[in-house]
Amino acid sequence: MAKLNHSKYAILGLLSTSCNTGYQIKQMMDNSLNHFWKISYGQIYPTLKTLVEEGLAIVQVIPQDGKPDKKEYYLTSKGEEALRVWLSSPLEEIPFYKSEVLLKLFFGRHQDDTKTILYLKEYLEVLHEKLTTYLEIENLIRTHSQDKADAKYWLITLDYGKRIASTEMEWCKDTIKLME
Amino acid sequence: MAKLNHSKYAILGLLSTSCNTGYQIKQMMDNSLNHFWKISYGQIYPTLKTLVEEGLAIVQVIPQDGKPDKKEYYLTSKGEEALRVWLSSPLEEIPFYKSEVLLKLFFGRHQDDTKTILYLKEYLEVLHEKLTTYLEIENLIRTHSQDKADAKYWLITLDYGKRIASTEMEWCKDTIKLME
DNA sequence: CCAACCATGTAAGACGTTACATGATTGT
DNA sequence: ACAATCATGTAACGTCTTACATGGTTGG
Repeated sequence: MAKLNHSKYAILGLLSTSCNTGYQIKQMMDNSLNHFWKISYGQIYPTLKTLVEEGLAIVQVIPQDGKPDKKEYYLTSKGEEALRVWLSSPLEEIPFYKSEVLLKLFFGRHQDDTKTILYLKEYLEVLHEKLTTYLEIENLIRTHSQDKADAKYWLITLDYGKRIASTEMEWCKDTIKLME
Repeated sequence: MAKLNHSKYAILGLLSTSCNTGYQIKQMMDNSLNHFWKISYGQIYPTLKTLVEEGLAIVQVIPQDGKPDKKEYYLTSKGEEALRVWLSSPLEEIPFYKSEVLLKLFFGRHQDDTKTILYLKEYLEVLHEKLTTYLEIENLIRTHSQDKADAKYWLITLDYGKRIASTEMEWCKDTIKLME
C-alpha cells in the first residue's frame, strides 16, 4: 500500500468540521490540534488543491473586495468515504515526541547545572501557559459546542493535553529541586 | 544566526559519550534517546562526514576483515566547544508531540466507538512495552554506569519518559472506560 | 498610527526516511 | 538453515518550513 500522508487526512478531517477555508484550517490547527499535529500554509494550500483534483472536495470561490477571493472547500461523498477509510486503517506511526529540552538535558554534564536549571524554569513557564490555554479551550467547547457530536472527541484529546502538561510540570519542578 | 541543526548536535553530543562509530550512535539513539529524538543512518553518516570537514571531529579508520572498515570518530577541542555553545544557546523549538492516535481520535465521530476503542487498546500495549523498556534501561544505568558523570542526566530524561508513559496509560484506560 | 486579523499562494531549501547495495560472523 | 548483529554508505523521495509577494479592514 502506498504511504499514507496523514496531514492530507488531517485537512480532509477539518473540512468535515466547520472549517472550510485554508485560513480557517490553519486557525483550527493552531488552536485545537496544536498539541498533537501541526501544519503550515505551505502545506495546506497545495493540499487543498490536490484534494479537489482527486475529487475528494469541491471549491466554491467567493469574491471579496480588498481581500483575495475566499475559497470555500467542501467534502464530496468520495471525500467522506476516504476519511472513514483512513480512520479505520491501522495505526502506522508510533506517536513521537521530539524535545530540544530533553536533548540538551541528556548532555547536561558538559554544562553548569545553574544554566540547565534556567532553561527548565523557562520551559516550566511555557507549560504553564499551555495548560492555561487548554483550560480556556475546554471552557469554550463546554459552553459553545456542548451539543456538537464532535465535542466529545475534542474533549478527550484536550484531556490528554492537560494530563501530559501537568505531568511535565511536575517533572520540571522535581528536576529543578533535584539539581539545586 | 543561521538555523541550528539540532540533529547535528545530537550526533556531536553522542561522540562525547563512548559512542564513536555511526553504528554505535544509531544504537544509542534507538535505546536511550528514542523517547525524545530519532535519527536514521541516512542522516548519521553524512553528518559525521561534515563534522570532520568542519574540524569538529577527527576520524580514525580501523581496517577489519569481513566487515567494512570501522571508522571511529572523536571530538576535537573545537567540537567540544561547539557542543558547549549549542548547549548554552537558548531553546528554540518548543517540544513537539505528534500523534496519529490523537489525530484519529479527534475525528472520532465519523467512526464506531468500538473501532476507536480497539486502537486505544493497541496503543495501551505499545505504552506498556515502552515503560518496561525504560525500567530495563534504568536498571542498566544504575548497575553499570552509576559512577559515570552522564548517569545523573540520563536518569532524569528516563524519569521523564516513565512519567509520561504512565500518564498516557492512565489516559488510555480512562478513555476506554468512558467510551465503553 | 500600529498591530493584528483576514486571505491566498509559490519557490527554495531544510530535514528526514526508505530502499538499496554489500557481506562476514555468531547464536539458535 | 536462518535470523540477528556488525558495519558503511548513497540516491531518491517524502514531508515540512521559511521567506516572499500582496494588501484592505478593524480595534486599541
